[in-house]
Amino acid sequence: MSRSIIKLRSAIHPKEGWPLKIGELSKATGASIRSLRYYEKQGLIAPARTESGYREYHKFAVEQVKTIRLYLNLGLSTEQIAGFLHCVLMNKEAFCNEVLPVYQQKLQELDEQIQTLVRIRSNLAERIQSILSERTDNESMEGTNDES
Amino acid sequence: MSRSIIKLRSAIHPKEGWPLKIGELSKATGASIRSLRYYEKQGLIAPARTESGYREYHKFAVEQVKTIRLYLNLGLSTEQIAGFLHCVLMNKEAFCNEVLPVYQQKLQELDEQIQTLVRIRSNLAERIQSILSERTDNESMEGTNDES
DNA sequence: ATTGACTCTGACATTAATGTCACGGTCTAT
DNA sequence: ATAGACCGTGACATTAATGTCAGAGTCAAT
Repeated sequence: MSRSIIKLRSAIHPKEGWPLKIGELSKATGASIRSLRYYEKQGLIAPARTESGYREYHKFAVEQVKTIRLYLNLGLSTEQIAGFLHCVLMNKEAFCNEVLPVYQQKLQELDEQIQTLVRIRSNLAERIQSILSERTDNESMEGTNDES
Repeated sequence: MSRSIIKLRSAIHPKEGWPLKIGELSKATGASIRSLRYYEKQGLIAPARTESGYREYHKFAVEQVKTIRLYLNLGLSTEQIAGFLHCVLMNKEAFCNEVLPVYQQKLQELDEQIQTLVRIRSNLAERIQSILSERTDNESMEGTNDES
């Protein structure tokens, strides 16, 4: 019973308890440990630390990380996410005025990228067609030489 | 008249003459000097060298570089281009069997990329609509409070 | 106390074409 | 021969999130 303080912490968070260590949060969210540390460096999450330096994540951090990943999957940068994450974690997204401009800018970027890719795709498809038709021309010419 | 050999070369290529130096080829093709050197390192072009080490580009190099840039603009990598450039410079594209597989693979990649972007775009547009409609809901609710 | 699982930080790598800089050699007109 | 424009090579930077490794510290169970 010499480590009473530690026992007390264990008693409060019986098993698989809170706060989470980084590996536990990683499993809970699907984000790699490396990514969690990166999000922290980008200012997206700020875990507490134990005396020995281990990160301590509170319960809310799971939702927080999932939210971050949702926005990353929309193609937003960590910098953009940092601009409104604080707000959207506390309110409905629609009440955060910083969100809509970012969304609309991203939408425009996406439209431009799509347009570019579609244009390239057209060029490429046209060239493929051109090659295929030139080849069939040749095959049919060969066919006329040997008509049996 | 001590530099007779040099005078001779000048006589053969009177002014702005061949072979081109790298800066001249750059202007003739629109590719930066940096890029021309890069294409060389990637094995796409192999200029001769003067005794002093300057690159010498023959007339054909202009077409060659323009061809390289055409393929780059289709999204192909220098490595892919290297796989068929030699052939397409000497034949019609349709006769180079290495071209079509590369084109078709690139087409598939483009389709996947476009699909991804379009999917993200849909998510984003949906979220924007959601925000806008929530806001109009609120505005109309405010409107009902003040009905004069 | 020792071992194994976990964590910490910091660093380097990834991709591909291009920009840019530094330092030094070459050419040409004066 | 000297200045100015040109060329040579080599190196570092760019972008953004993530992987991976090394070296060291922490924790828990035996």
